[in-house]
This record gives sequence, C-alpha cells and structure tokens, in this order.
Amino acid sequence: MKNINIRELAQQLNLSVSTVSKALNDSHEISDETKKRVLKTAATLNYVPNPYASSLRGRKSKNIGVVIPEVADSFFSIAINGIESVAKEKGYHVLICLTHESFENEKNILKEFQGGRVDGVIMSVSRETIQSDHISDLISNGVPLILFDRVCEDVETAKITTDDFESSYKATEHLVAQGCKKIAFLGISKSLSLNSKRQEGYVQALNDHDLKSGNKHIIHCTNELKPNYRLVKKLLQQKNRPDGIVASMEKLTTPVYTACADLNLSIPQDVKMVCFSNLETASILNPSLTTITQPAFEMGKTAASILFRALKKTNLSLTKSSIVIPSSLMIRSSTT
Amino acid sequence: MKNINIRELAQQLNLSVSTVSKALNDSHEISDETKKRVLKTAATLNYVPNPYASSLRGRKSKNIGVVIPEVADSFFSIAINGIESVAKEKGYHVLICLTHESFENEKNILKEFQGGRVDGVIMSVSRETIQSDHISDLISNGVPLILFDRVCEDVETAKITTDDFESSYKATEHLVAQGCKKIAFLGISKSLSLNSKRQEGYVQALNDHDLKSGNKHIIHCTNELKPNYRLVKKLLQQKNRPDGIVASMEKLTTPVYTACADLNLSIPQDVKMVCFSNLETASILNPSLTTITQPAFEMGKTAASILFRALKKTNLSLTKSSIVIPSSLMIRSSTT
DNA sequence: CTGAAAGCGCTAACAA
DNA sequence: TTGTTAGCGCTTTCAG
Repeated sequence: MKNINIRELAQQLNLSVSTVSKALNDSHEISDETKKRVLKTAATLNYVPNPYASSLRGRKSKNIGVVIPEVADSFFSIAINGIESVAKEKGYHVLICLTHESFENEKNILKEFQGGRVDGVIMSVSRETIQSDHISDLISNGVPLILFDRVCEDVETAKITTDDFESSYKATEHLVAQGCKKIAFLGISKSLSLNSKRQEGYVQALNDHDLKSGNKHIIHCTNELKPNYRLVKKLLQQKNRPDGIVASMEKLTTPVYTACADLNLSIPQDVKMVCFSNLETASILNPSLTTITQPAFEMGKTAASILFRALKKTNLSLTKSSIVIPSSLMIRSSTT
Repeated sequence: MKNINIRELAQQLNLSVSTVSKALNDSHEISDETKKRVLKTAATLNYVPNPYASSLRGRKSKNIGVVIPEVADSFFSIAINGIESVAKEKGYHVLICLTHESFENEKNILKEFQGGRVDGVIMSVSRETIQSDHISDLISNGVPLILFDRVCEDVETAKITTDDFESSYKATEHLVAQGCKKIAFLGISKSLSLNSKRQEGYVQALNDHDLKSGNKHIIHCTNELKPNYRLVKKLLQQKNRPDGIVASMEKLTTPVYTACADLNLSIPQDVKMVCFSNLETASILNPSLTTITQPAFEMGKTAASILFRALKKTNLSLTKSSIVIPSSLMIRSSTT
C-alpha cells in the first residue's frame, strides 16, 4: 500500500494535475465545487502531499532548524516548547540539532543547512564558540537566523536574550544583603558573551558594595558532572572559601549541593547559593534553591515569531535588533 | 550570494552533471583523479547538495521522526540523546514532533509522515491514545515505525520498553518492607499499557504481601501541575490516607512534595514515596527521592539502532519483537 | 571512465 | 475555470 501521488489523484478525479494542485492549495482560480470534490477524494484516497517535492519546486522546506547545545536542560527544553508552539501554528516543522557544546558540530550543522534543509534557524551557540563566521556565512547565504540566549554580539541579526547583567547583579546583591562577604562566580565558559555579562553583573555588584573578588573566586566549569564536582569541591576547600555562590548553569546545582554535603558545609548557613535555572524541582530541593528563572518559553516563542515575520517577507533579512526579556529572581531557602 | 547547485559546479569543472554527481557519491565508475578534483572545487565553491532534491529522486529523506509527548521531561530528553547519537552516526537528522499528550496531534503528525517527510519513526504514544489504527496505517504505508516506552501492544512492530511490571513490583515491595500498610498508586492514564503494567506490578506486590488496595488508592493524574496538586492533596486528606506512594511520572514529584509540605506531612515519616523518574536532581531533593530510574539513553539508542537496521534492508518490515531493558531502583531518603 | 537524458512529485506560468 | 507544460536539483539508467 503505497502512498498515492497527485497524478493518481488527478486521474481518479478526471482532472488535470494542476487543477488538483490548485484546488488543494485553495486557489481562487478553482470553483468551490471542484475544490470540494478534490478535497473529498483526497481524503478518501488518503492523499498526503510529498513535502520535498513542493519544497524543491517552491524552494521552501517548511522546516526551521533549532540549533542548541543540549536538549536535556530545562531552559532549552522549555524554549523548544515556545518555538514549537508558533511553528506548529504556521504549519512548520522543527528540526532540532544538538551541538553537545561542540563548535565542530555547530559548524557542520550550519554548513549542512546551506543546502536548503531549513528555511530559517533559531540558535544558541555552544560553549566553545569563539567566532561566528559560520553563522554569518549562513545568513549571507540567504538563510535567516536568529540567536537566542547565548548570542554572538558581532553577528548582524536579531537576538533574543534575557537581562543577564542585571539579573546577575541583583542575585549578587541579594547574596550581599544576606551577609555574604566572599562570593564566587561559577561561569560556563569565558568565550560566551552571555557568560561575560553575567560575570560583569556579578563584579559590578561586588564593586558597588565594596567587596573585592579575588580571581580565585571566578571559575569556569566543564560540561561534565564529575569534573564540575571536583572543581566545586576544590573551591570550597580553599582556606579562603566562599560563603556565597552565583552559578551560571543549572547543571551546577547537583555538584554544588553534593560537594557541600560531602564537605559538611551547610547551605545556607555556611554557603549560600543562587543559580540561573529553570528546574521545576528548585522549590523542593534540600534546601530549596534560589534561582534566576529565565523566561524560556517566551524567549523561544519570541525568537520564532520574529523568524516567521522574516520568512514571510522574502528577502527581508533580519535587522540587527535586540530583544531583552527579563528574568526573575526567585528567593528560596538556599540564600535565606 | 546564493548556494551553488550541481549544474553550476559541473560547469566550473567542465564536467557533466552526472559525472559530478557520481564523484560526489564516491561511485566506482569515476577515476580517483576526477573524484579528487570534484571534491576540491566543491569545497572551495562551498557546494552543499540540496537534500530534498536527492530525497525526491531517491525516495529517502535522511530524516527520522521522533514522536513523543513532551520534550521537557528528563526521560524523553535523555532518550532523544540516545536516538540522536546513532542518527548522527548514520548521517540522519531527527525531526522531533511533540504530541503534548494529545491523540489528535499524534494522529495529525503520523498522517503527515505518510507524505514521505521521514524515512522511519520512533514513537512513544500520548496519554490519550486508546487505539492504534493511525500507527498501523503508517506502517502499512511502508514507513517503518518503532515504539518505545509507551507502546501499543497490538501494533505489529518492534517495541523497546523497560521492565515496568517488575520494577513497579519491586518498588512496591520496597515500600512494604519499609513498613507501609496503605500504598497508593499514581498512574498516568488508564489507557496506556505501560501504566497497566506498572499498576499490575503494584497490585501483585500488594497481593503477595497480603495488603489490599482499595480503589481509592489508585488514581490517575492529569497533565497539569495544579490539578495534580489538588488530586494528591485530596488523596492525602482522606481519613484513610496512604502511608506510601508509587508514582508513575516524574511530573508528580513536585505536587506530592508540595502537598505533603502544605499538609504538614513529613516524607518519609508520614508518607514514603517512590517515583518513576530520571531527574538528575532526585538525589538532592528534600528529602532525596527514591526513584525507579529508566535506561532512557539506552532505550533511545536501541530503538534507533533497530530502526536503522530496518532502513538498510529496504522493504524488510520490522518484526513484532520486544526488547526489555531493565530499570533500576535507586533507594534514597524518601523511603527510608 | 564520462555524458545525455529521463524523471522523482509538485507548482506556476501560460494557453485554452 | 481548467489544462499543458516546463522545470526545481538531483540520481541513475543507458550510450558512448
């Protein structure tokens, strides 16, 4: 039982292929009666158009590519829901491509996209990404691309971010207000502008409150659980150990909690922690975790809306614009 | 700067299109020298083939569809990683389609797949799915489809599951061993065979230990946080409230923990809980959560491997086979 | 070893 | 309002 094609459908109807095609696409050239007839037999014969044939002809794939570092991360998985909600509405499919934080993978994926597999791209760069030629290449090749969350400053396109500097500043200030004197910052990777902003917010807050941060208190993490655990443990074993932590990735929660437990340090008495995180379980952790919760769904949704706006007007490239959607600090027991 | 196509590439090389095509596909008909020349200019001119043209011609899309209820769920997001790891190796892309637990969505997605958008499908059915004609239709249309985790018994295809009955049995037995007398079961939905198996494992364990479960102690949840909270709260407010809970979805963790806190019930003193869950944060919850951890990555990987085996041999449909990969009970403080 | 040409399923000029 | 026809970019016979 093979899938029927438009020619066979036309034969059944005693109509030409083009008439059927137009009817199927609800063209104004076709009479209502014919449309109805076509739609009906299409349904009974179970006709489903081949998307790649239309794609080839019309040079639009009805796919958008979503390039992200990981899917097993609540920020990204929620963002996908946001993207998908608008893609579905527009009749588009979402091709999710994971870089697993590798620049090499990221380049390969974007390269492949030049072949026309997707009509547009929504992307968050990997932790290794230090330059952006691969992105600009794709864009200048005519594929609209929007950056979200982890953006590259120098790419000329629309960018959706959250207020990384401000929220990091507020979080740090909150720790100061709770009495922390030695606050550490756990970053993702030096190259990410998102990371820099958060770090700057942290440093600024320290300065504004006359606390200096020695370099020892800024560390960058890896992508693995075990090494992160060791890094955190080492940090907490210093003579001058921090009494507060601003963590830039939700993945750091488990290493910090585990390391504290293993070192007999209590959160929040000995160490207070605030984390950029969208974990639903933040509120039921032991202790419940103070988070900077990012508007993941909104960011995805906004990125997709802007992308589709660009897709509509052919050849209108995305202007270099920035949309910032604020995060919210959810104060819980890990800092109070 | 538009993407170059094979004709332009051929012109540049003073070769015919077919020669170039063969060279690109490493055909034995082409001399090594020519191949090298073609590959080189292809690289310099940044030629990337249009996948849809090859798809149309060769009737294979190099896409596999992954149909799942949610992506913001650790079991499914980890399973995606497993699927993706083998897809990538085979040069395939993964089209992730979310049903959001809606049967209607699920049907539409599979219907669309009949058009040839994907070469094969890996799927876990929605909570609403009570019959499987849409699945059988797609399969009899020549699209190989594999079910994983939430399978439909009556579909003739390969199925990858975990040992739902046994692990549920063990979890229940564990609660009994910890002294629970009134154990409740929180299911996903009555229609899922996965749910039935877990429920049967639970019931069997109760019977084997001479504990009867009144119907009041088996409840089925919704897909939303708030209603689940209310359901759980009601359950825990009964005169005959349970002292143990076997929960079938990781989503139930927050409602149970929150409801217990709000009712001043302590876990594990008043209520013990074990949950089917792949949450990384299970170990740092308050209290740490005893889980039945499913082999999510392996299940995804296995499903994909089997699918690709079927994809290789054209026209060999998947035999009705079952692979069961065991889960492991991770005992933590919520039950001890 | 290389090339010419047909055609995958569909859409959109252009004709009728 | 409907039909004819020429491709979209690629692979693959079949000839040379």
